[in-house]
Amino acid sequence: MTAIAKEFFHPMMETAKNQAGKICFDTFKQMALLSMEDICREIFRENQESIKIKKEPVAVRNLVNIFYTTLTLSNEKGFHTMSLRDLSSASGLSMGALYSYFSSKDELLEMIQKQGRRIVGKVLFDHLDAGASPREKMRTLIRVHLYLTEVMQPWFYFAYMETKNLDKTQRRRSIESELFTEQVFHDILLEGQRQGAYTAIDATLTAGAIKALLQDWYVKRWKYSRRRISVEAYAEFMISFVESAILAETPPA
Amino acid sequence: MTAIAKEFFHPMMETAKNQAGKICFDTFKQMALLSMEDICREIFRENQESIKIKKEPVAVRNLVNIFYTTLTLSNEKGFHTMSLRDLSSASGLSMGALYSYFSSKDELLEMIQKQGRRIVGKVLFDHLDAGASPREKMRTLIRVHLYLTEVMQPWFYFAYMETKNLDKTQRRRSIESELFTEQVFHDILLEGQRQGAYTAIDATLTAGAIKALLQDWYVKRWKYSRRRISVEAYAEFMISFVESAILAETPPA
DNA sequence: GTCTATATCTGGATAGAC
DNA sequence: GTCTATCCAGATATAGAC
Repeated sequence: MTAIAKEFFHPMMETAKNQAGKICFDTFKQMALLSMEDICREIFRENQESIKIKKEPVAVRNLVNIFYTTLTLSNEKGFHTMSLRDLSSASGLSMGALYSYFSSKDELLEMIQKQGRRIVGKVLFDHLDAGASPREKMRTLIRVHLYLTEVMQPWFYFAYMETKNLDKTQRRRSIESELFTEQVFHDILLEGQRQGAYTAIDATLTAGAIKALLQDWYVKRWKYSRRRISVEAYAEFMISFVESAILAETPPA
Repeated sequence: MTAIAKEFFHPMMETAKNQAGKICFDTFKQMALLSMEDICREIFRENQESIKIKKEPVAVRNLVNIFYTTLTLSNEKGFHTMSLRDLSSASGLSMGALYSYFSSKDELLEMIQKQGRRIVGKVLFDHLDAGASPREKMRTLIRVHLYLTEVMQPWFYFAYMETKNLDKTQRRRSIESELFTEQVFHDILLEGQRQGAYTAIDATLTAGAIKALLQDWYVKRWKYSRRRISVEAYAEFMISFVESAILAETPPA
């Protein structure tokens, strides 16, 4: 597992397109940098009643430490295998201190999962451009999704691998969130078919395939790192791979 | 998680093609049925020195029970979360009895992983037809891989999700095994390109994409079950999806 | 707010009766 | 071959000093 970048996207950012309307990774990254600190400040404010520490600067600093360390240790060996003693010694915080930030190990898990889902929802939503053509929408969404999962890779990997450890309610949310993303692609495919830009290929199966290819990027990150494939190279490959399957032979006027 | 079929493929089977050279799921399944009992008999004979029980019929019966229960419980909640007490009460065997079949929880994990890898290797190898065209090879391999993972879904899902819990050596084996499958597809792609059947698309990325689509079938089995998509329908979709990206416009004479 | 010390529990593993 | 009883390491969680 690679070291975890402490900076992440700002969920409220504007879209970052160049002249050709194509989002580039660096621009995307720079335009809307959201430090892990900002994410943790949000988490703090939301959970202020359950968190015992009241001073924001202190709390935020420690939350950054806690989440950062949790993601690192868990993505190495699994959340369940990581004991709170591990977390304590790796973070430098005592057991007692940890318990001022969450009331149980399960709550810690939930906090991370919840925040992850929220950011995805926001970022994807912010980049939906109702006016664009289906083909543009599809390309943008693939890029945005890949870039987002690239910068927040540890979060996504964690969410993916630890779904099983959630309780029923949280688990359902996680599944809903997954199906929602797929639905967005599904709808774009249908719209493209209505307009004659796409062939009559099965939209459900195709949306599933797109999702699978997107997930491969963050689930098998080690493989792509080892092969020195950049996220932008993968994005371009994915777009051409998908489009060759769905683009109509003769594009409409 | 669906109930686990107790019957699996025989790894030494002949290929099961119809007139058109196309492997159909039912034929594949019937031709070479390997009951879970047979797999467990193999495991028993291989581990006879470490297994304390000496009577084959007893041992095999209990091993079936143990593996079946382990896969069911683990795929629900994770191997680590499943305590041996859970396994004991769900299987009806006492703690002491369990420990006559393996010497530690980790050994149980290894036994399952190892057997899984062996069967895959055998089945894929048996279906490699050196004489066939790249296009035929690709189609056959996609179908065989999907059919195999369909019948042994719990095994594959388990292997996929529990890789993190393996020790270094076993983990490396698991990764090697994954990369090997990808390599097979990679080589077929290169061969097809040399013969002019395939376009000059990036073979490494394409092989990775094929692997991702194959894995989606058994990792997201719940999704496809819910949508009532058969393995054959998925196979045909996948083949056409992949081929549209790699087939040369004008196939060679 | 943070630490140390400790209570309490859980789960892997084993010994020895049957 | 299987079971019960038990041991003990290690984990979560808390209490109370500082």
